Amino acid sequence: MKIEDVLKTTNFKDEVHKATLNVLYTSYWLKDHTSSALKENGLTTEQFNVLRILRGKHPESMCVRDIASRMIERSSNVPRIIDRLVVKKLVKRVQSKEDKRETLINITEAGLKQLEQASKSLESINRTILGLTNQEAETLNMLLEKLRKID
Amino acid sequence: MKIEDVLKTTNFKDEVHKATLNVLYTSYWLKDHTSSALKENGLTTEQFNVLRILRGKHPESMCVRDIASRMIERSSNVPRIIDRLVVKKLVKRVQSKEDKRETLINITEAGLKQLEQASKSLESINRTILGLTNQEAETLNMLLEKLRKID
DNA sequence: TGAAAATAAGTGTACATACATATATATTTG
DNA sequence: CAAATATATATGTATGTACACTTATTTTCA
Repeated sequence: MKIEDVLKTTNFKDEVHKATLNVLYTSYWLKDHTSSALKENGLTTEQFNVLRILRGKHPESMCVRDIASRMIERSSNVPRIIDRLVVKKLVKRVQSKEDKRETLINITEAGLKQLEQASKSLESINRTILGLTNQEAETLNMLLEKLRKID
Repeated sequence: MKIEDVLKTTNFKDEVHKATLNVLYTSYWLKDHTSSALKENGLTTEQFNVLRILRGKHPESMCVRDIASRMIERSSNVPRIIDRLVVKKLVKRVQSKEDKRETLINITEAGLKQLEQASKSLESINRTILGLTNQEAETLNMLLEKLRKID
């Protein structure tokens, strides 16, 4: 569906303006489908992201700042997302001995298991909803990085 | 900046997976810069979006459902965004006479004025931060719409 | 070395989203 | 026409974001 039809307007300043709205809508669209798939696994997209980041270092632990620096949304409030993962026993949180200001977070076995299932749901839905070839995706990546002139 | 550097990882399943993360990050990046510009004008991005939609019909009013159907994030809670705009006297809310279930929203003169200033801030920042030509933006629009295979 | 600055994490509050539910009104239909 | 259904909006609650501030700890350097 064209963005004109999604937003019910043709009132764009130019193609660049249209592209910015298209990026915002596509992001919303992705999150919407993603969260539907993850909900079946009892996770929100942000909880999933934190678990995915932790798996990348497992069995090592990560401090909150390290997790935050790998989040897509940089100002995510990682301590509060971790709060909810701790309640569900998907991660463990302990004070660091080397630097007592830090808390070290570890994904648990239960966390790994739930993440595994969630990842499968996600891959499955992505195969269904995404319509790009790898080569088109390459061009898209290049254009998005060009869009972000200053970073 | 490449998405690999932003997320401090090269652990992508394929280019399509990388592209989805790139879309999510670019959307965050756009919102981040946009909200900085709008903050100077005392508006949030969603409040700005609602005002922009209302200006499109001004001097006609719009009902809540019509506004919602033009929002980028479809499940935005429009009544509550309107609450805040009413408090700031940027919009007026009256019950419809034809259909008493509807509330009709009108942008006020103050709203138009504030929107005008905010739009200028936004155009200015966009000229600074966006690095695409119109032709590149056209390709980007095409690829984003191809990414969204089912809509 | 001891005071000042920097750093890591957590907390309080306003705004927004996601979703279920409530309320009022309008439309449909038996 | 009255009851059932549909529609438009609003509200309650959990989650998340943005940002300012607090607390605990570590590092810096006069």
